[in-house]
Amino acid sequence: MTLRVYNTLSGEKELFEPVVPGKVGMYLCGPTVYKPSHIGHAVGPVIFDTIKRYLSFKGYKVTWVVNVTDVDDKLIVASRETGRTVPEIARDMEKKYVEAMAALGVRSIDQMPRASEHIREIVSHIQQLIDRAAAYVVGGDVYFDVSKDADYGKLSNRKSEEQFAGTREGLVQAAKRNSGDFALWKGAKPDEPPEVQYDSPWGKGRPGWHIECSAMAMRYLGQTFDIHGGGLDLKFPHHENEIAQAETATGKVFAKYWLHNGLTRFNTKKISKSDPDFEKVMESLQLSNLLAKHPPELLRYLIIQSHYRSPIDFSDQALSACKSALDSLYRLLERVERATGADPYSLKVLAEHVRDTGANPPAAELIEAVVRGQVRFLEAMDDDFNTAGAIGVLFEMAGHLNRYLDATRLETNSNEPSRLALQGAAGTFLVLARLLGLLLERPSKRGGDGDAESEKLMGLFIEIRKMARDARQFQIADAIRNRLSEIGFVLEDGQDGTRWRRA
RNA sequence: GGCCGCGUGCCCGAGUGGACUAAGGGAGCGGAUUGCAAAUCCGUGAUUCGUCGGUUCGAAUCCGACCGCGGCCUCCA
Repeated sequence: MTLRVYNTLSGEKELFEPVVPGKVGMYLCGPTVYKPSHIGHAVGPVIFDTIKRYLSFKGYKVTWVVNVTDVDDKLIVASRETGRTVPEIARDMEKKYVEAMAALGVRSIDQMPRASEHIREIVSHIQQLIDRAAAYVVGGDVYFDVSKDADYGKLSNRKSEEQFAGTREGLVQAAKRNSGDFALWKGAKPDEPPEVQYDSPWGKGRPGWHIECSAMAMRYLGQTFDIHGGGLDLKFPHHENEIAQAETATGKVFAKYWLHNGLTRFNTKKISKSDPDFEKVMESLQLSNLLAKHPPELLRYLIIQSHYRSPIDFSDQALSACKSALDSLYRLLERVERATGADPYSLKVLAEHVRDTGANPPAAELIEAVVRGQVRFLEAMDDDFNTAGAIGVLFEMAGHLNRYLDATRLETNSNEPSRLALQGAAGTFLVLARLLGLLLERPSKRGGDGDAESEKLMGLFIEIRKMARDARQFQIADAIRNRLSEIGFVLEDGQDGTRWRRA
């Protein structure tokens, strides 16, 4: 099976062949740490984490770098507004970002270099461009000369000069040779805090927006690496300029594959800083707020349940639909645990291990279905990381497992060959789910950790209700169940007794 | 205005020339099960993939036009 990825550079799906066989270097444009992250900031990391999991599964040794922009206009403004220093704000926001990512299951980032700690690399990168006459100094600023880059615009398909014009209000255009030229180094202004004034051959100042990424990507991944990603909105000018800087400096291909994820939308509109309702909408979409309200895995599921290049429409309805779906997978795991008498995560048996299902047609069918599903799952992932398709397969497998459990009644009867087949099928199911970063943790046992009291209390309710049921006092039994349900505890009567869970 | 992308059942969302009699999820409805529920399972739903043309033996999938939506061209993941 061969992996194909959609490359923005060519506009086509291409066969994935890393620069160095067996190894993959990938770079994702990370956050500017000046204010709390919102749900959209989680999309890239979750997708790249999933990509890294998959590439690792396929045997590649993957190095993943995510930069932290901690020197920037917006940080200076934030510092002015809050009275905190730029590094204080930056470290604080970075910490929150990292915590949010960890909660979402994104724990595989290898390096998170900060721009502020790579000024030397940035300065020498700029110097290279000046030496090659591709950049020029005006006052304390340094600009990249786009006319020196023959294939400038190749990523975003921009050719005409007018499209490069950065006609931002207040910007002095006269200083630039071409309207599309962009800043590599910004000379310090007198009113800017000293902590963002770095020494350079061109006087005190700070890096332009794009240069840190090409400098740090090459520092950690080499002059040519495999995958560069980011949101679709970064294609131009950010990524275009990264390519221009890096390739003009080295004369080599910068990144081989460019992957761009779709943007998160709210009420079918992009979450944009220029939106008048931006602040209000932001509040509800802040990652920290969302993570406080919902299981992190739910957000992750929402993100990967559609293809990474599609936009995601974020809404409460979408979240609750995801919750129902995800809950059913956890219920399945609980059934498996009951039937096998073991924590499904400790089962190291895979479907392909179960060769002999004996004269046991349901078991043979289950194993066959799961093995076939595994192939389809991997095919989907090989097709430009089609996580949506892969999740579809997962649910089909879940259906097979539930049917098998219904048919064999393994939760109440024991039968060794049947149990083995279940273990194998469930083991494979879990391995695949975890490739997507789903079902990473054992279903928190009902009430959750450290909730022994709930366990005892619910046991008591169940016991009393059983007495009522045995006496056929169903009004009492139903009252107990209804009242508990109102408080958020669901009772389920099964063949082997009554179970409870939180709604 | 230029450059991208999208339009699939009630909603979300895969599928990008023939295995599509269009995956999967959510919601609904009917049934099995249950004292009743919940959970699980079964059944049910697009003769059709924005519209109209074209290419082809064959198109949701390719081409063109049109309609609608969104993104970028200014800070943005």
